[in-house]
Amino acid sequence: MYHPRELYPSLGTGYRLGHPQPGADSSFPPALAEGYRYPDLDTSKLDCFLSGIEAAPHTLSAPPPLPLLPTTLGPETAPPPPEALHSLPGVSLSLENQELWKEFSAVGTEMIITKAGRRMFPACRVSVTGLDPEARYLFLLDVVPVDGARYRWQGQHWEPSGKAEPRLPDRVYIHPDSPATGAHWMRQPVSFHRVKLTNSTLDPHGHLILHSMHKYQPRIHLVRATQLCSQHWGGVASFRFPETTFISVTAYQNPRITQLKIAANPFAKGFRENGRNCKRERDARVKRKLRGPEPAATETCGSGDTPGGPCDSTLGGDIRDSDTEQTPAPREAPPCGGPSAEAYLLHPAAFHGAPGHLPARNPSFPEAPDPGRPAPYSAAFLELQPGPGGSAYQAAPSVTSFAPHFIQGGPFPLPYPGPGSYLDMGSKPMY
DNA sequence: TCTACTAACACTTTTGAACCGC
DNA sequence: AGCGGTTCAAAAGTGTTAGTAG
Repeated sequence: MYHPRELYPSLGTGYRLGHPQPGADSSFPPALAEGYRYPDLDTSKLDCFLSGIEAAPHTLSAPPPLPLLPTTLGPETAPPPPEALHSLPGVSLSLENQELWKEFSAVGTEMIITKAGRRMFPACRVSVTGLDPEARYLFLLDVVPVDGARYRWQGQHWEPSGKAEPRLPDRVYIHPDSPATGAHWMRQPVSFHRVKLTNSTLDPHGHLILHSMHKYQPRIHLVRATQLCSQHWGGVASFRFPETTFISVTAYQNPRITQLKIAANPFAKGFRENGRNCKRERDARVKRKLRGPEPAATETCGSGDTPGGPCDSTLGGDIRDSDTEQTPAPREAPPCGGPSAEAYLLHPAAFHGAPGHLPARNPSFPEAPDPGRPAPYSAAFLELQPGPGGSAYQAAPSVTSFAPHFIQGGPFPLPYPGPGSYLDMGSKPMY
C-alpha cells in the first residue's frame, strides 16, 4: 500500500544491505542471562538514512563488548561489530518476567499460532535503563527463526524433523507508545503483550507471521528518533533473551506447557482445577448434556483465584495518569501535520537481520493479499522481505513487492494514540 | 492410521460507555 | 458542568474438543 520509496523518494531506489547474520543461539552461555545487545545488528542496513544520523549529543563511550552469538549451522563468518554511531551505549534492557520465561523455557516454551492471531504468553516485558530522558525512542519487536529446522514433538521432547519451511516476510511490531521520551520508557516496564502471532501467510492484520513447528526468538529493538518527521536517528540497539525462545504450534504438544499456561494466564483461569471449566466440570457438563437440558450452572467449582495468577493486562489508570503527566511530545500535534510514518518507514531495513543459514523466502508468497482491507489494529507493523537466498535484505523491486499492509492502519500507522488514549506499557508487574 | 490444522465452544478478563451522586 | 466511582454489556483472549485434510 505504501512503500517507503513512494512516500520518501529521497531514500532512493533501494536499501543497501549487509552481511548474513548468524541465527542459531541455542548454546547461549548461562552467564548471559540478562539482556543481550544483539551483536549482529547490521549497521550497513542503515545506509538509507545514514547521512541523516545526528551527531551524538554528547561523547558516548564505546559499546560494551558482547559475545557474538554462536553459529551452529554453517561456516558463516560473524558480521563486524556494530559501529558505535549506530549503537546506544550505556543502554541496557532487562527482562521483567524473566522468572516466568525461565519456567516455560525449562519445559520448552510453545506459542500457539492461529489464523486470526494469538497473543504471546508470556509476553515480552522489559525494563530499560540508560536512555537519555529527553530524547525520543522507538521500541520495536520482531521474531526471527532460531535455526533452519522444523521440529516435531516426540512424546517427551522436541526433535528436529527436517528442513524449515521457506522464510516468511518479516514483520516488526512497533510499540504503540513509540516514539516516546527516554524518561517515559524508563519510568515503568515496557510490555509487548499485544503482539500477535499468526500462521496465515495472507494475514491482513499485520500480525507476525510464523511457521508452525519452528523455533523462534523474539528480539527487541530500541531506536533513538530525535526528530519525528525526519530521517535523523541517533542510535540503534537490539536485544534478545535466550529464555524467550519458543516453538510455534497450532495446538499444544507438551501437556506441561499447557498446565503452565493455564496456571499463569488469567484468561485461562477457567481451566484451572478450581475453575468452572476444569476437566471435572467439563465432563459433568457433557454428561448432563447427554441426559438432557443443562440446569443452571453449578457453582461447586467456583472461580477462585489461583495464587500467583499473573495478568499481562494493561494498564489501568496509573498509566493513563502518567501519560497525561508526561505526555510524549509526539502526542502533541506533530510539526509535520500528522504522525510520523516516515520514522517507521525508514526503519525496517535497519532492524532485520536475515541469518544466512535460514531458508530463503518463499518466492511464491503472495505479496498483495487484499489491498482494500482495512487494518483495525492500533499498533503498527512493518514488513520486510529478505533478498534472494535470505542472506540479505534488498531493495524491493517494485511497490507491490511490499505487502499492502507494510504499514497497517492506512496511510499512517496509528502509534500515536490521542491524549488520554490507551497506553500499552507499564501495567502492574505481575509476573 | 497418523499428524497437523481449523473452527466452535464455554469460560474468563478487559474495555468503555452509561449512569449516578457529590 | 465537572469529577469520580460503580455497573453492565460487548469485545477480546484462553484452552479444549471434535472434525477435517493430507
